[in-house]
Amino acid sequence: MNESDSQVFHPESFRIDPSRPLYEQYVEQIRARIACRQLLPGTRLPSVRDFAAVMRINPTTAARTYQELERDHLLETFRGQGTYVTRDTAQIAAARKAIAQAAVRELHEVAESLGLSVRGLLELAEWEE
Amino acid sequence: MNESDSQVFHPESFRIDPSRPLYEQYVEQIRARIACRQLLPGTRLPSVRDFAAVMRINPTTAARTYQELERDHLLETFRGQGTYVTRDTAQIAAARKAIAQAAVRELHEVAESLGLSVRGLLELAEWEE
Amino acid sequence: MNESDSQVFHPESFRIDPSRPLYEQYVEQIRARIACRQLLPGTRLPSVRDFAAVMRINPTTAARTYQELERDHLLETFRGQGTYVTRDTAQIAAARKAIAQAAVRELHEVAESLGLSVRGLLELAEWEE
Amino acid sequence: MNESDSQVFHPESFRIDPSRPLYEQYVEQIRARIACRQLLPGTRLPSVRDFAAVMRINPTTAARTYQELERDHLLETFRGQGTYVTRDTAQIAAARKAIAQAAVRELHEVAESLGLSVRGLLELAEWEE
DNA sequence: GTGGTCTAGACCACA
DNA sequence: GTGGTCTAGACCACG
Repeated sequence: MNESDSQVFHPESFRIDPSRPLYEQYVEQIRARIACRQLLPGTRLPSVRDFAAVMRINPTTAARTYQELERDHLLETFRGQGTYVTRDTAQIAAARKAIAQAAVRELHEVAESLGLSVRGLLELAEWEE
Repeated sequence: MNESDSQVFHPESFRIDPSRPLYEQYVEQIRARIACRQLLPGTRLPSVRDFAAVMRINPTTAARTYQELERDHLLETFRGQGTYVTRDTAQIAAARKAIAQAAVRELHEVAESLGLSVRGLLELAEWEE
Repeated sequence: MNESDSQVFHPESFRIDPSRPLYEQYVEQIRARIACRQLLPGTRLPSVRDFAAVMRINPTTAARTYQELERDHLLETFRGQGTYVTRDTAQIAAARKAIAQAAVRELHEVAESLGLSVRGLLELAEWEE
Repeated sequence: MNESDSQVFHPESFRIDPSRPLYEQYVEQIRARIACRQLLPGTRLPSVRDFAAVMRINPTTAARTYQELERDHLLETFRGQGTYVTRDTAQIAAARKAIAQAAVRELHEVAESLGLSVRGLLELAEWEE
């Protein structure tokens, strides 16, 4: 683990709810960092073992996290060389949009279940930007 | 189970994902029906046993569903008589607002994780009412 | 049911929590009224049937209420004549004291479970007369 | 179950009334132990299965006990790892105060029902610290 | 009849 | 290993 790696992930920078699956939360938060360009294409991630050590989680949990993100084509692993954020910016843009759409679809479903429009829901929640 | 009861809940009207906790989904959907006034204050719900039979779930699971909603003060239980939608409309209004706020807070967190405002997120998702 | 009877019990004057046994709550509240001299010795109570009708409860619930209070010697029933508050003021005084002692014992047990004295408990609760 | 776990809970140290809900009594008594600092923040509780075995109750009942306390934010559950006393001491202090206030409120209501002040009730019960 | 609780035992996802 | 959920079926108190 070199210095630049250790700068990539700090344990305090992840907000973890112990009652939800850990791997799920790490996936979500790493995905968001890639989508918001906080983690740039080509960035090298810490090894699974280092990630687990830094986060103080089980290595299998760390491995599962990376696997999920690979399946999403947001991470690329080159055997023996390490894991990197994909250089395929189209994939990243697609992920970004998918996250947004999933969030909005969810909001829309909640609104519908209350018999409201999305705008109506925002008003009821007294939301203001 | 009388006719009016059987009109309250149709098994087809619940959308259940078998991979998520059943009681949780029934709670959410009954809560939404109360919050959107589809289930009016004072309405009698089917008995735990009837609900279980209609939904083809275990009575224990049905009971747990009702208990969760009673804890939320959306249902009232009259010993030996049955379970009813609360007549306390303030509780219902509070639940309605809480559902909306939870949804909006969730949206806001996703937006934040992408480095966007809520408005920006809606735009990215190409949402239009 | 004559006029003076109907003045004895008003449904609104009882605070009932539907999730607790009804008979238990009526027993407690009638016992307290006798103990605090709101219901005087010799007062005639409504018949079981009238009590049930006024309170809109099941007659068996009303009967059980009266039975419990008879067992405590706070009510006396003369068959065919009705039910009366006992004229034995010693019984009433004893009940009064028993209620107080039970309440204080309960408080003491809670205090003990928190590792506090009763005085300490009152302070923690920020109680002031 | 290691030795330190088995020291946490002894079956004889719980006073259980079989005529009341078991889970309720375990909840009350564990809550009190947390509130009085007998169970310290971060302490690991026995596993649900061990707790059930030691107390000779069904694992379901044991699980329900832990879940109630988790809902109260007095326990935290780490998936696949176990259940721990919350490290959030504010929650513990709040629970401690809530227990005290509930007890005092109860006392106050009894006093009121007898037409007495709390001080008057304590005198009637001949309570002395 | 109602809901509430408990037991027994199974299966699952997670770490 | 952990806790979470579900099923099946029993018993109880209450109204």
